This record gives sequence, C-alpha cells and structure tokens, in this order.
Amino acid sequence: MRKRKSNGRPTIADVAFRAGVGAITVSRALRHPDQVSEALRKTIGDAVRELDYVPNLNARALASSHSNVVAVLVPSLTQNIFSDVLRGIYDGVEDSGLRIEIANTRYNVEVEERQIFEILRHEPSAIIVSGTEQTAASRKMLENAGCPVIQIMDITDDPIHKVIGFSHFHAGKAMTQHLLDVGYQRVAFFSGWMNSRSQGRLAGFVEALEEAGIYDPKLICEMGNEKPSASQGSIKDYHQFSTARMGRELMLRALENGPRIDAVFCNNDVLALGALFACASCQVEVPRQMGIAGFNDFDYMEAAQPAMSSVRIHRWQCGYQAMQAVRNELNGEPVGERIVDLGFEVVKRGSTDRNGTLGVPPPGDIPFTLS
Amino acid sequence: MRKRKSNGRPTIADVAFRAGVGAITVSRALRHPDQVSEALRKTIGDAVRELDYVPNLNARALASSHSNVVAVLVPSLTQNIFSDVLRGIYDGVEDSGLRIEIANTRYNVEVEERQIFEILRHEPSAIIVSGTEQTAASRKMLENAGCPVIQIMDITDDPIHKVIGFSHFHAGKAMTQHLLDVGYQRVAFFSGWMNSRSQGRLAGFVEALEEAGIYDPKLICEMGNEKPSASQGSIKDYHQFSTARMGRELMLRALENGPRIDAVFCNNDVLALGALFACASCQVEVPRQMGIAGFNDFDYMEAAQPAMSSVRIHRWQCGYQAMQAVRNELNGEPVGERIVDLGFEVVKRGSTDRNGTLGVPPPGDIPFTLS
DNA sequence: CTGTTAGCGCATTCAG
DNA sequence: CTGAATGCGCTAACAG
Repeated sequence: MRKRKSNGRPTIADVAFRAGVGAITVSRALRHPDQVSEALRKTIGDAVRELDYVPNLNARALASSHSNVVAVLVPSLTQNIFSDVLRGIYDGVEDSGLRIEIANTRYNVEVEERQIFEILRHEPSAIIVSGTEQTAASRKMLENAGCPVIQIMDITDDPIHKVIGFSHFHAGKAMTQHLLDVGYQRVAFFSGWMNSRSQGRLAGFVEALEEAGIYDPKLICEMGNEKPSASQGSIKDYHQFSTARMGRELMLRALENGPRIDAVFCNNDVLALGALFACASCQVEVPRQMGIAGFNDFDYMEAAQPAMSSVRIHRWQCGYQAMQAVRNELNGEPVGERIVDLGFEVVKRGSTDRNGTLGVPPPGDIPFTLS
Repeated sequence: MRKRKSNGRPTIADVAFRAGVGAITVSRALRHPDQVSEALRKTIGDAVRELDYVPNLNARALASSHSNVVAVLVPSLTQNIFSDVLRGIYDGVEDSGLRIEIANTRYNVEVEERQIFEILRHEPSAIIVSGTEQTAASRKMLENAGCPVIQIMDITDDPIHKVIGFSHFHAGKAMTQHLLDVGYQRVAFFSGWMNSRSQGRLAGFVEALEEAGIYDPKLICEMGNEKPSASQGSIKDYHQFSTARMGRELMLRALENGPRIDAVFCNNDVLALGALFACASCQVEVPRQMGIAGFNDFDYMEAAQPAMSSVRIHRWQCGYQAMQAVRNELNGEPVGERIVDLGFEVVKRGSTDRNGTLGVPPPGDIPFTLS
C-alpha cells in the first residue's frame, strides 16, 4: 500500500477511535458542544487532551468550504494610525477561531485591486477594508465576494455592506472652525502625500474658510498627490520621505516668503511636529504668533511644548468594532446598523490657545519612579 | 446523489477537462511549468484563463500537507518599530505564493507561548519570531516546529535555526560612549516599559559608564518592568500610557530634584521627544546644558529642534531579509549564515553636539511646492 | 512528459 | 442525539 506521508499528527479519527465514538461526533463535540451529550463530550475531551489532538484547519476549511479567514486590507503598515487599527482587530479576534490575513495596499488603488483578487482566492469569511473609495472594479469584487465586507476609517452613505468610521470632512472642518473660533485669521493647510481621506479633511478645511469668507487657495500647502509605492527590492530609500521634515520645511517656507499665515492645520501629527520645531528654530511663538493643529492625536501631542491640539480619532475602536461586527455576522446575527459613525474629537491644547482662554488642563500625573 | 454544496467555482478538474488533459497535469503546469511540455502548458494556460480558474489554497495545503503560510510573531503592533519590520516582511513576500499570518504577543511570554501553540496548528511553512529570548517551552515548540524558524531584531550565539538582527547591548553601549566622548559627565538612562531588548541596551549603557568609572545606579530612570497586556474589551485605556509623557515627566523630575545629570540616553525616540519638550519648557539648553539621545532614529528625530541623535537600526531590512531567508530555504537552498548581524548606526546630531564639533550636516533640501 | 489511483482530514448529507 | 457513507479540491506516489 502506498501510504501518503501525513505529518504523523493525530487526526479526528484517532480521537474518535480512542473515545469509542464516530468521527463526526468528535467534530461536533468540538464545534457545537451543545449538540453532544454531556457524557460523550467529556470522554471526547479527555481523548483530545491525551492525544494532543489539534484540528487541521485546512481540512476543516476544505470540507466546510469556509475558511474562517478574515482578510484585512490596509493602505499602509508604516503609519501608526493603521497600527492602532490592526491592534483593535487583533484584540477583537481573540478566541474566535478566526484567522486574520493582512494585505498592504500601499495607498495604491491598482495594488488594492490586485490584493483583493488575491485575497478572494482564499475565500475569506469576511473582509475588512480601509476607506470607502474603492475603484469600480474593486467594489464589484467586494460586492461579489459572498461574505460580509466591512469598510472602516471613513464613512459613506452607500456602504458595500457595512461601514464603521467617521467623516474626515467634518473632522477637518471642525478643527479649522476651532482655529477660526479662537481668532486666527489666515489658516493654512499643510499636507504631505494626499490620499482620499486627506482630501476629505482638506475639503472640510476649505468649506470652513469659505463660510468665514476668508478662503484663499494659496493657503493650501502640499507636497504632492501621490505616494510612491514602496520599491520592493530597494533597501535604502524607505527613509527618504520624512513627514516631519516636510512639516518643518513647509513652515520654514511659509515663514520666509510664503503668504503670511497665523495658523496651520496639519494633515497629520508628524507634520505638526515638524512645523512646531520650525517655529522653535525661528523664535516664532506658538500659539501667539502661530497656531498649530494636527490630526490623529498621537500621544506625543499632549507632551509637546506647547501641548498640541489635534483631532482624536478612534482607530482602535474602528478595528475592534469591525471585528465584532464580523463575528456577529458569522454567528448569524443580523447586520444591524449599516452605517456606524464613531465620530471624532477636537482636542484643544496650548498650541492653539491663542488668547489663553481655552483653560487647557495642566498635565495630569503619571505614576513613575526615579530610582 | 447527494451533492455537496461546493461554491460553484471552477476546479482543477474543470480546467483539465477543458484542456483535454489529466488534472495532475494542470496541477503541474501551474506549479512546475518546466515539467510540462510547451504545448500543453499553453493549452492549460488558456483554459485557466477562460474559466477564471483560481486554485483552492486550502485543498492544496491539505493535499500537500504544507501550507505556504509564514507565521510572524511580533511583540507589538503599536510601535512603529515593528510596523517597519512588518513592511519589510510584506515587501519581501510578494510574488512568492506565501501567505503571512501575524500573531501579536503583546510583549508577554505567556501570550507568546499560546500564540506559538496556535500558530503551529496551521502548520506553517516557516516562522519568523521577534527576539531571541523565548521561554524554554516556546523554544522547544519552535525547535520541533519542523520548519525554518528565523529570529529577528536581536542577535544571539545560539539561534534556534537562523537569526537576523543586531546587538542591542552594543548599540546601547555605542550611543552611551558617544555621549561620553563629547564630554557629558553624568549620563542618565530613561526608559518606559522594559523588555528584554531594552535590557540589552541598558546593559550596554551600564558597561560604558562602568568602563569610564562613572557608573551610578541612580542614573537609571525607568517607569516599570512590565507592560500591561492590552485589555481586550476595554476601549478607553489604550491611550493612558503615553511614552512621550513619560519622557517629559522623567526629565522634569531629573531637572527638579533628581541627581544632577547633563545628558540622557532614552530607550526610544518618543521618550527622547518628551525629554526634549521638557527641556524646552524649562529653558534648559540642548545640547549645551543637556544632551539627549534616542533609539530607533524615526524620521522626526532629524526634524527636531535641535535635531536629535539616535541609533538607527535596520528594521525594514530585518523583515525583508528574514523573508528572503525563508524563501531561499523553502526553495531548498542551504541555510547559509546562521547568524546575520545587520549592525546599527550611531547617528550624531545637534542634540548631543555639546561642543559644536560634530559638524552635523545642515538639513538637506526636499522638493516641495507651496502653491 | 503524462495519467491513474488513492488519499490528505474533516464536515456535510442523510439515516437511524 | 449519534453514525456511515461520501466528497471538498488538490496532489503524492506510482506507473506508463
């Protein structure tokens, strides 16, 4: 007899034999314990433990024709913003029996299309995708994926299936409004590489200024519109585009010879950091002579000197709730709200406290030891 | 006949029928084109395209009993440092037919053990694990995993299989030595939550000071030794430990009532950022009155005011090269060097230019547009 | 170079 | 609540 190699591990048949039951009963005892009698459940549990039986997930997926893989598409693995989202997803998947498969779309719609195609090969049980602006082709693939698709980190009236996120437009507008509210007159928008979500923020910025009757296109300071895709083989160039440096340079130029501005809304916190340092190097007082606001509210914003205003968004929650939604649906529960707006928070701190009237709280205490 | 549901997609048999060959020939044409005649290869290729055939990876894994899954264990998804590593890994996996499965060990050895156990269920084709200090149980599981195991981001004389990284001890010592070289006398070590790699850096720090005859345990300023594992369900507390804030607080205390110090080596860049802001808020001049150095060399270090010294490590390369090593081995190539030291680089900038003698280069130019 | 046969390990279907 | 038979889609092994 030519036997196949088989990796020697105990199979469900071994467990069944040992427990003196049929294989299917073992299968059921493991997946739907309530469908198996108390006694058998125990016998089987013992056999599993004695043999160190571990179900083969590939066989399970093949036989049941569902993979229990949740595919996650993120535009970047570098930016902290998606690190937090991923952490939420991983925190949310625990003890679910689901596997996560991450694809990096590199902020590139063509790459995204290809990744979606690849991902569909694995017949995922669900898909979590960042953003709501997929190409027509991508959207079609996702609609036909035959599984729940959760869009996150943005919001839309017309989700493929379900969306959990917030409005970048309103977030951008709200922060800009804050800058205007405290009395800044010429507010600039700094950005590095733009993506569709950045564009939303920018649109909010523009609308706020227009409503105030002080919009001027010269106030939009950006570096470019497309992020170069990471060059696969090249090892050296991944460090060459420094966002912080862009923030610094943009501010230096604005101070030197650009249009006179008295505040800047930075498309992200790192840019704001760079802008702050530029002000420091030029003895420009923040917030008196220059207001600075960021976006994301990473932890260093609170620790900066002065503490920096930013828009806090719920990254972790996006991931976590997306995972909960997936789990619910795979458990047969109804979709529920198809549009979940997690909102955002305009965090006002010293860097935009133009009149000293915000009453920004002093830094709280953190336990520490100085040995 | 009771037919199984089957998801309707074309199978290899459909392709074989259409191409008028046996299923196995299709299989071979797809995986080892050189084992199939030119003519058949073309016919089969056409059939594949016409049917939109996509091989089922679960069936493939089951039949061949190897999964083509590369399991990656990282201690954290939050810190940029591992984002870069992951990016390297994803950049390195393209067009390899391999899948990546990430597990988050949360800097917790028990979690790591559990994750390794879980991961082995998937019978990975290779494992990439961060660090070299696994528990005995973990190490044993990895040794018996029956697949290549690449340890990364640290170095050891005794790798499980292969290690690609660098010495945290030497990196810590080298930066400390730099601080001493430029004339700082009382150099402190700031750290937040410590892990085994941080400990290595600290040990290097201590040795450098000891060799200089100026070691004093009071110079070690840390917040604690264990990172609390992320609380799964809790949505609010993930933001409560701010590394930047720790850096700030540690520096404030050091300036107030701690031992007099004139420089600080921060265990990471965010801590250094916080320390820099603390100095700014107290009118302490950097680098004259206080030298500050970080670790990792994230991009904002160069943009800070003053630019901050740090230790540049090769995060992306660690991931990328680990992936290359995996691919080579899965292709049957020999392991090669079992210990690959990628080294590090002490980047000296303004924040430690105590005597103005480093000749730190001025900021280079970055293309930009100010519309 | 190509085909035949016989599983990989599990879950679905249908029957008790 | 339990079991027997069957097949998920693919590939290793063995022929030709």
